[in-house]
Amino acid sequence: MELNPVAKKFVLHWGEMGSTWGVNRTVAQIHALLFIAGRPMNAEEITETLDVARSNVSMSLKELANWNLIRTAPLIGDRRDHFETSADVWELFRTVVRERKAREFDPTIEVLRECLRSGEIAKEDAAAQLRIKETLALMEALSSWASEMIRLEPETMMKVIKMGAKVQNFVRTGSTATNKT
Amino acid sequence: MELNPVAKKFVLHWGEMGSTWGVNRTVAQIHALLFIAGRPMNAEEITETLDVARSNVSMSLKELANWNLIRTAPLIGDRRDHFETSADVWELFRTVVRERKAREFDPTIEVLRECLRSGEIAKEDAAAQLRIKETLALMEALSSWASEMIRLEPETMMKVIKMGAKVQNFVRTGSTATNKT
DNA sequence: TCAATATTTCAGTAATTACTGAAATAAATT
DNA sequence: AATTTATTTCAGTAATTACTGAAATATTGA
Repeated sequence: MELNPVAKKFVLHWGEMGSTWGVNRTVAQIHALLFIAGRPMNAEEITETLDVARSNVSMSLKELANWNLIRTAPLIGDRRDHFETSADVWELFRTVVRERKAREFDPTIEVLRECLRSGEIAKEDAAAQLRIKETLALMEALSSWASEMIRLEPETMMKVIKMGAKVQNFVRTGSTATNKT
Repeated sequence: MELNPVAKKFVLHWGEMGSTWGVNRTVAQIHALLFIAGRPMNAEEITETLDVARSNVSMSLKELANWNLIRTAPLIGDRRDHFETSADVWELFRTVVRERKAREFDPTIEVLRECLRSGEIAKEDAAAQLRIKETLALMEALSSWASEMIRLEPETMMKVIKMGAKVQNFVRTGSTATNKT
């Protein structure tokens, strides 16, 4: 597949960002390619378009499958596997949030709970224990919040986001004072 | 500084998570250490506690400074630099969001704008252009939203988070139907 | 069941990133 | 100004991660 200049720019940039997003270049490039192509592609075609080793594509597709970012799309009259990603950027966003939460939050929440369960720290350093407690509380709150938010319909979620900090007008502050901006 | 078992567990775990969070082990460990210690520490002390090279600590402290996660705290009667991080987990959270937005979002928003500005893709693939447009719209919305949210007082932000998906009850849906779940 | 085609695995290599130790620089104290 | 103490820089090395190419495995169709 011959990429036009803009598609090429998009794919290459996505690939470079991959490392800051926690996936390698090829993985990010393939995802960008499938997104921009907007149709199922087979591994061979991906290999040629991105000019990387066939085996690299195979491994990267597996990684994208682990992220739930691609699915196979069998084509009639073609026995090769074809891969596609969602064209819906909201669905992709939800998936990434779900997966990053699982990788970046959940394991830490588990460990923080263990830290507090043991209670060993209690006598030695109450202040440190309190900070761990607060860290856990924040992470748990963000975690459940994220889980709830990604269940919303895209339209609703967009409205919530667009509303931004104004939502604070609807929370009970417990005081009569309004919050600073 | 001798770490108690829980503190050690906390620091080591933070270090391991570092790679999934986009910083290396030493950087993450130092930050965890300063957080759990709850007091300014000098580089020598950090070096001994974590058992890494002094130069590594120097570089890692610089990296933490780039992230705005530490500040120097001069102590009277001690001319060595001392470093501390905020004990307020909300402030830390805000900082991380701000910095990750700058690293993981802003550069991409810029490139997507360029992709659309050029207009080259328009004739060739209108559907692809639309997907880029939607990606940009989503990223811009999330970006401004994050900027607004991190300006809230911790108390307010916690309330907004605790409220979770219920906020959708306050957005104008444009239809009379209520959203699922 | 045998060829042709498609896909995966994995050992070896390349590239990148993290870390060390020594030397250079800087700052304070005598 | 010389010495001691503190800090940074950076070349070299170690460790990790990404990628390739070849071989092995699987799948389909003749």
